[in-house]
Amino acid sequence: MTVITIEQAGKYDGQEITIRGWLYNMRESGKLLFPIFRDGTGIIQGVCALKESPEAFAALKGLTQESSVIVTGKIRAEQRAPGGYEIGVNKVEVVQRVPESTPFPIQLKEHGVDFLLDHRHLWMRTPRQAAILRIRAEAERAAREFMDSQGYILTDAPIFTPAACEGTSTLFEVNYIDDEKAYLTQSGQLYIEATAMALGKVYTFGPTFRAEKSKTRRHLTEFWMLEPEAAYVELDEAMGLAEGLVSAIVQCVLKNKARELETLKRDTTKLQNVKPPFPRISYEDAIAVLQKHANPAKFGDDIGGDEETIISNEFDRPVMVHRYPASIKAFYMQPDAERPDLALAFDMLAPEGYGEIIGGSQRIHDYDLLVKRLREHNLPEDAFQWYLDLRRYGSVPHSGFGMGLERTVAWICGAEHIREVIPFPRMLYRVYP
RNA sequence: UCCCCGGUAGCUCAAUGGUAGAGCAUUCGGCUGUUAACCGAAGGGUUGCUAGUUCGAAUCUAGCCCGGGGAGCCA
Repeated sequence: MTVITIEQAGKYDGQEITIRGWLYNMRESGKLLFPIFRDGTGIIQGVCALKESPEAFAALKGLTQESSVIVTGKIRAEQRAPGGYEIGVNKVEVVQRVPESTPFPIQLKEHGVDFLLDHRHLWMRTPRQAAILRIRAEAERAAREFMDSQGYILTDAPIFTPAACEGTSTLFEVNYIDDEKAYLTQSGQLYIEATAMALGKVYTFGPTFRAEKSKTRRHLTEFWMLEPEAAYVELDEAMGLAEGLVSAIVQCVLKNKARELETLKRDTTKLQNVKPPFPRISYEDAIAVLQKHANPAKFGDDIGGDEETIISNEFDRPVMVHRYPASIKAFYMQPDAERPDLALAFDMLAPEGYGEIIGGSQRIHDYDLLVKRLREHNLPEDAFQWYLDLRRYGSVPHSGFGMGLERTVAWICGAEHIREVIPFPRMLYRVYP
């Protein structure tokens, strides 16, 4: 018997096949049953009549939600079935029956956030959550494919780090061997600056950790970040890479995950536009835009969530804001030669209010300036000796950025909260399950 | 750390000072084209915790606990 996945059902019209999955729901109508099966690739309606398949009917009758089943039957096009195809069930093997005493907790009705997060391991079985996770996988695949195609070499950065990249207040501290302290990485950037000097163009893609006491729809304490770094690349070129990367991800998801976007009821017309070039505006122009909208922002202010939305609403695709005041940016950012009070930094703001998905900059390559900045920020020079070595031995201008995977995927999916787009979200006050 | 909102049946919610209720889920019965199917019946409650006001508290007050949204900060 041919075993197929539900997403392939349309290719087997008229044929007898087997599906291995779970009972998602069942509608009963006397001597006729309409079980809905899911197998992780989609859902399909079954039909089972007592008169035609008494054994299969008996096996299905009263079967509980999420019981695991192997079903065999003929696929047929059917207007009345959700998805356009249904399976005429004539054989059912119940692999495990969910006991009536402990019914599956996730219903087809609405649930509260707390309940869903406590049951994340089961919540992810629903069509919407499964679609999101499949889109996330496609985004990761497309991102790697794009970086590889541009000649970037994947160099994985460490998770344990000896010191902070940007201050210690938001670090997770862990006991290393023999009571030594270590920290979970906030960013692989400093390390890939080293690998960039070794290999030219590199990137890292992995989990990062921030103990920020942030409770918003845009924050996780553990999230994935793709960070490219390239020698001899300056700010404008880094921005070009960023728009290419985001465009490639969006276009791949549109092309390869159309069914999942449909499941999410995502309005894809706004994603179609996401192609280079993206608009680029300076920080000072961004402040002017805000003031035009009667926002009290002035030079020197950081751009908050509401401000990001005002700016991104001016455009039909992501916008890049560049050359921020150096005073509000990180110690390692290269000052603009013509305006030393500005840092050669940029952020990419996603449309539709999703905010910052990329932050990047050109890095300081001058040894003396970097030492000066370390001291100004009261950072421990000893811990940064290896980093300063990169400026002692053949230092060159170089740039990079970090793209937050969950924020990017949340935007593409139109998700309300980034906790939906990672299999097991880690948030302030929540590490279960 | 700060501001705002919430906590009642397994789940989602109603009851605003006077007998704790509905839908879904579960159990039992009915139904041959259902679309979160529908119809009938049953079981299911220490109203987050503690104290106070009151003849009487899910409801008012205080403290605490838990959760959600946001600010700051960031991707």
